[in-house]
Parts: sequence; C-alpha cells; structure tokens
Amino acid sequence: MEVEGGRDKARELVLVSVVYDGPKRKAVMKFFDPLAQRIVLIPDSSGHEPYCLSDLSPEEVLKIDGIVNHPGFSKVKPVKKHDLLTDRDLQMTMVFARDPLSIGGRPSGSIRDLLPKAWEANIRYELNYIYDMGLQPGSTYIVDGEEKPARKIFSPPGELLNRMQEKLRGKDAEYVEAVKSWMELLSQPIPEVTIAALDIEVLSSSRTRIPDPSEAEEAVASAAILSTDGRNRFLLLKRPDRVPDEFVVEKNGSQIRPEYFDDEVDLLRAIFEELARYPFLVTFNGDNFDLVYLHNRARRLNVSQEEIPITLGRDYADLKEGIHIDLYKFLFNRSVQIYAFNNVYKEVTLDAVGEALLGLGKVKGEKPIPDMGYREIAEYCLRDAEITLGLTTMYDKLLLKLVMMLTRISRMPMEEVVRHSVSAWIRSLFINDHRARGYLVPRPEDILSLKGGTVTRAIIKGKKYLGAIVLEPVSGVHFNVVVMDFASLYPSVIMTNNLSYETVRCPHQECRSNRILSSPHWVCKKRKGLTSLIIGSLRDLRVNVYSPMSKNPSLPENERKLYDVVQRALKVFLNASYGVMGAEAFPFYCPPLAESVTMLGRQILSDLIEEAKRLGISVVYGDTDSVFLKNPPADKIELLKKWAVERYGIDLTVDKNYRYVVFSQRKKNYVGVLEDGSADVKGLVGKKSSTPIFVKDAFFDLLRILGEVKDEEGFERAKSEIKELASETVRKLRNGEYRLEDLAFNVMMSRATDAYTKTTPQHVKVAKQLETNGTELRAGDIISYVKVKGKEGVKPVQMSSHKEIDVEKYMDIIKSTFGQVLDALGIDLEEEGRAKKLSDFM
DNA sequence: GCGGACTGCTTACCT
DNA sequence: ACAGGTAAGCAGTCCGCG
Repeated sequence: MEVEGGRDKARELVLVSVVYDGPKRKAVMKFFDPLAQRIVLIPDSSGHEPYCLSDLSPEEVLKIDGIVNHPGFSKVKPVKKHDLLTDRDLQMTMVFARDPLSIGGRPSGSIRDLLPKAWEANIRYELNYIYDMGLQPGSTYIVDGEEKPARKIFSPPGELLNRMQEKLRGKDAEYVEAVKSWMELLSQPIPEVTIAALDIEVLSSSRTRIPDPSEAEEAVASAAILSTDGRNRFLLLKRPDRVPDEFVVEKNGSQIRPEYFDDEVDLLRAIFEELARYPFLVTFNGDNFDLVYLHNRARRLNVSQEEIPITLGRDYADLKEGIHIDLYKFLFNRSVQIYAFNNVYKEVTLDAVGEALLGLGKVKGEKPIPDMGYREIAEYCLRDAEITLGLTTMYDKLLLKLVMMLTRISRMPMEEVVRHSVSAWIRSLFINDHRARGYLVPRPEDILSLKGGTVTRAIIKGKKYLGAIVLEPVSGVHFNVVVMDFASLYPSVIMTNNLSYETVRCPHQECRSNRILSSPHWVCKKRKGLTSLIIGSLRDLRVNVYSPMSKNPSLPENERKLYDVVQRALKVFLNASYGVMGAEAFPFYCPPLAESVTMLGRQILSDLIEEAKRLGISVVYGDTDSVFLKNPPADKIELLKKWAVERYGIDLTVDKNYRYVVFSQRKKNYVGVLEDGSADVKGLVGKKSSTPIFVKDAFFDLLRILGEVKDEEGFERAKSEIKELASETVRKLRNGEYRLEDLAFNVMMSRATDAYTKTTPQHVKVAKQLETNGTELRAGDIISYVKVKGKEGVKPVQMSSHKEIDVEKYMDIIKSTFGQVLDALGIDLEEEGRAKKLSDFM
C-alpha cells in the first residue's frame, strides 16, 4: 500500500473509508483529495487496538489461562459504561488484542469465546475504529501530515437553521444538540469526483453460462473503461484467428479506438494501470465477477499480488486505493430500489435497470464472445460500461451522492454502505451513538430475555404480532374523494411516545404505571429513549428542513438537489426504523417495541376515523395511516388537521384529491382518477408486472376511458366504450393477433429451481424446461412463459407457437383483470365474454 | 379414478 | 435478513362417490 508522507502542507480531504491493513495490523483511513482527484491513505497513528468488553475485573480476566497465553492477547484496561437495560453504571474491562481475528472470527480459541460473557465483540474492526476515533465518513478533514486529521467544521446555511429554530424552542438540550450536529454533517457540500466504469468480456464459448471467476480459465477478451474525465479506453486482446481492424466507436462524448494487445498479461497490466488512476470505480457485479476475474486471471498467469490493484474479500472485491462501488449490490438493495428510485425497476439486471432509469439497454444478441468480431465485442462491452457509468452519473450523480449521504448518516465506510442493507446502516448508526455517549452496546440475547415477547397475535400465520388496520372499502364509485394521511406515522409514534428498546418495559418500578394504551407494556418516564431521540431528530430534519428546502424555488438548483438527496437518504432510514425493531436479525431487536408501534398506529387511525365520522364525513376506505374521505368540506379538513396535532402531535396532511375513486370489494385494490384525468392504480392485476402485456395494454386503454369521465352521466358513455374494448381484446386473442411475447407471463424466480421442494409453481416448471435446454438460470431471474394446452400447461415463450396457446385460460385472465374494475361499475363482463364466444362460433 | 373443498405455497402488491 | 396485511392462482391433499 502506498502511504502518504508527512511533508505536504495542510489539505482539505474527504474521509471516504477505513480499511484494515492485515500485515501492518493497523486501521488505514482512505481520504479523497478533490484537488488531485485521488485517494490518499493515512494509517492510524494512535495505536488503536481491537478489543471487546467483559464484566469481569481486569484481574479476573488475567486469571483466564487461554486469554493471557493467547498469542494475540495485548492488554486489559478498566472502563466505565452505562448500561441502558438496567439504567446503571457498570465497571467493565476492555480486553485488547493485537488483531481483530484474535478477538473473534476464528473457528475456536478466540478471546470472546474464552470470556464467560463478552460485549461489543461482533463489531467489525474498521467500524470500531471509526466510532472510537469519532470519525465521520463523508466529512471533510484538514490533513497536514504531522498531526492527526482534524474535522473541518461547516456551519449550515442560515435558512436551514432558521427553519429549525422554531421547532427547537422548548426542546431539551440533548435534542437540540443532536439536531444541530446532524445539520452540520448533512449540509456539507459533496465534492466533485472523477468516476470510472469498468466492464470486461471473457473468451468463453458458452453464452448461457457465466465464466467461473474463481477458476478464471478463459482469456480476458476486452475491457472497457469509461470515465467522467473523458479518458475513455477500450483494451482488446488480439486473437490468432482474427486480423485486427481499425474502427471507431462513439461513446461518452469521444471517439474510442481499440487498443490491441498481443499478450494477455500485457492487457491485464494495462487494465490495472488504468484502474489505479481513479479514485472511484463503478462496476455492475464487479464484486462477484469483473474484479474477481481480473484478479484471479492475473494470478493464474503468474502476475504478482503486488501488481494487482485488487484485494478480494469473501464476497466482494476492493481496490487497494480507490473506492469500488458495485452497482448491482446497491441497486439490489430493497430500500434503494423502493425509496431512492421509486420502484421503477423490478429486475436487477444491467439491461432492465438501464432501460428503466436511462432508457438504454444492453446490446442484444446471443452470440458467444469468441464468435464475435472485434468491433462487435467493442459495441457490446462499451455499451455495458456506458450504462454502468450512466447509472452513476444520471441526475447529476444522484447515485453517488446518495451513497455519500448514507455514508454520513450510517458512519460506515462508503464501500460497506454499498454492500450492506438498511439494517446494517441503522445498526452502525445506533452503535456509534452508544459509543459516543458512553453507553454499553447491549447483547441481543439480553434485550430479548429482559423485554420478553409480544402479547398480540398476528392475522397472518407465522408472523409475530398484530400489524396495521386495513378498512373494508365501500365498493362502488365515489366522486370527490380526499385522501389524508399521517406524515411518517410510525417514526412519529416512536418519537412522540419516547419508544426505544431501553424505555419500553424499562427497569424502573415507578414507570410501570405508564402503560402503552391497554397493553401490559409501559414506557419510561425518567429517560429519553435513544431510538426516539435519533429517529425523532432525523424525522424533524426531513419534515421541517430538507424536504421543504428541496422544493424551495428561490434556491439555486444545485442546492435544491443536494437537499433532495439528503431528504431521500433520511427517508430510507425513517422508513426502516420501525421494521428493524421487529426483525430478529437486527441486534437491537425488541418485540414489545415493534408491537407497541403498530398498536399505537392502530389506535391513532381508529381515532381519526371516529373523529371524521363525528364531523359528519364519510370514510370510504383507509389503510394503516390514511383515510379516504368522501366530499369533505374544506373547513372540516382543517379541523381534522388541527385535531391530529393537538391529540397526537402528528401531522395529518392532504395527500391526494381524486375526481373519483372506484372500489371493488377488495382491500388494497382501487383506481383513483385525479383532477387532471390521470389514473392512480393500486394493487390491480392489470398493473402487476407478471401480467401479460396484451392484458396490461387493454387495461390501460380501460383506464384512459375512465380518465375521461367527469361525472355520473359520463359513466354511461364509458361503459359502452369499455364493452367495445373488451370484445375487441377477446376477438384479437381468438384470432391469434397478439404476438407470443405479449401473451407471456413474467414471473420472478426468487430461488434456484432445485430449492423449490414443497411445490412446483408454473414458472419453476418452465425454468426447469429451460435448464434442460441448456439455459443457465439464477435466483432473481424473470421467467417468461405462455399458457398452452396439454399436460404441463405452460411453456417458455421462445419454445412455443400460436397453435398451442390455451385461449380459454387467457379468457379467464381477461375476465378477472377487467372484472376487478368493472364489477364496481356494475358492468357484467361474464355476459360480454359469453356473447362474444357465441358470435365467434357463428 | 375423478372432482370439489380445502390448505398451503408462491408471487406481487399496499402501507 | 426492516415489518405485517391482502389478493390471486396454483399445487397438493383429503374425502366422497356405485
């Protein structure tokens, strides 16, 4: 590892990561230098060592033979910690080791296993280092080589402070302090970064089988490296059977010419040299393919470890200097998928994500790489790199900025943020807060045994506690419907009720009377709950500062965009804050807390419904945190808002105004037409990603017809148009006028085919047929199939023909899809279908 | 041996 | 490895039925 000397003068660098240098037994901080556009490595100079905690005295620890004789043992040191579970100060002992594996991680004989009880022994060392040194990844530091990096303090813009000032009045000092330090952290500017995207191709004869990167048996055919600094390169291996030709590919604003290499090792070295130039490298699946393949291929060809700028982890690949971001892992993350990208892509493949976010898919073709000419490979490989870079740079580098913001909130290294999901981010945030305040991080088993289980029973078999209320919709058409909902109900409930793992069923006798509704659970009156404090301050910042600022037209666009990224990142944390508390794998898992949140949520929604009825408003539907109000007078809406704040301290806002809503008898299923005629579709089959395209198209035509309806009379006209549409769809189906692809169901296979042991669903049957034909399939792949006549009933689209299509099955689909809307409108499609059938036979 | 009633599995959705 | 609630379709099983 190259390490910076101490001669440079003070520079402003951004801390992006901390890694552990095994041979040196040290944490190494990775800083980004915005002026030089490169990464600077600074090793720890404090002598920080890995440790865990014990409740034994230092003397007692030293009496444990295995520990003092442990080759990795370093020293013991007494420390005071406050235990939130018992609300008592404890005298604990820090047991230090020379390397993280000696604390824990070896199959046997680790120090944590030799202690009768160990605390904080499962935290990755890099994270320990960040927390203990009070580091803030994503922040700017002043580095002058001699002294330890000092954080540069920013003051948030005055307008931000003003917005919060009012809210902070009357709040306790701890809360004010928390909010201010968050603002300081989140409002820092994000530096401009140079990013390169890498994609490689391998000379593998099979197109359906991905080359095994652990073996790296076949030669690397090419590498495309596109970057934001315009240094775009396409490196290519010369093959004995093909004469090099000169060509030019236009990409990323420049004309790219192939650079041929006679020798594969030279090619690899050139790739490595290029990779080492960049502070940030993005790939799509680089953790499991591109970087691993390059590393292992180079090793196989006897390139020395020192020459390879890549280090391999168990299921990831890091760059020795730069920051590697695997977009596949990040975009696969459910929170990112839903809250950051609004669920616009469903399948996480480069092609699908590229199409959905950029309108740019992969170059299509089934030819194996060795059968392609140089130019074909170039088009293919460069396109993949283009999509990868495009995904990172779109919307003014939204993705990278989001990663940076999640890094700041979670206190994790950037690479770790990308690889982990929201529960790890929240875990890190929580542990950091415990450390900073001198609180002992509780052991999960202690939380569980002290707090006990749940007292309610879930509706769904196998779930742990009762969730939200969903009202029975009043079926039919309702004009002028206003939807009101609570602004982040569950985080608000956590905030206003002081909920946290330590405050719910706290140890104080005098708090026991402070019951949560009519449950046996109580909540602490003496302490401010840590979860409540953290979630509450993040919520207030999002609602009062960053969301409004991101929409403030008087601000310059780049500033608004920064606030929008902050707002999105906060949303991710807030939305998951309740869920993790009910997730067994979360280290602060606390069933009574999770249960109390939904319990309070149910109470609040029921009360809101009561209140609306009391005001004479009819509630036609509601789900979890929302009510659908029919024809509510404006003054009553205001009364409800006021009621919500006064009664529960939670904001209730108007979310939508529907010109009309169509409800069937089903919950979570409706069509709402907004003032502008656009339709909001929820839950209906016609909207599902698995529904055949021809059905969806017809369904959207139906919605278009409904969008034109302005009043009750309009429905009569619409009804006949809809009938016409239905019979036209049926006619085309019977005449075989739809393309096979449009008849296909598209269903995600969530696991490998052999993991379906209990039943074999239709899409798995099809997947097995495909596998028999030599197609390689993985969990997460979308299976496209049509319904055919015969025993199996289904076939892959590619392997079927119009003759086999089971038209009656498709008739059922049309009926049920249309039926979901039409039965509420009083249109009987069953009749239509039959009439059509008759006329068809005539 | 076959079909209807039932349960359970699976996916996709909503909040 | 964030939660629970709902809809839909199909797989598989049980039971009755000359």
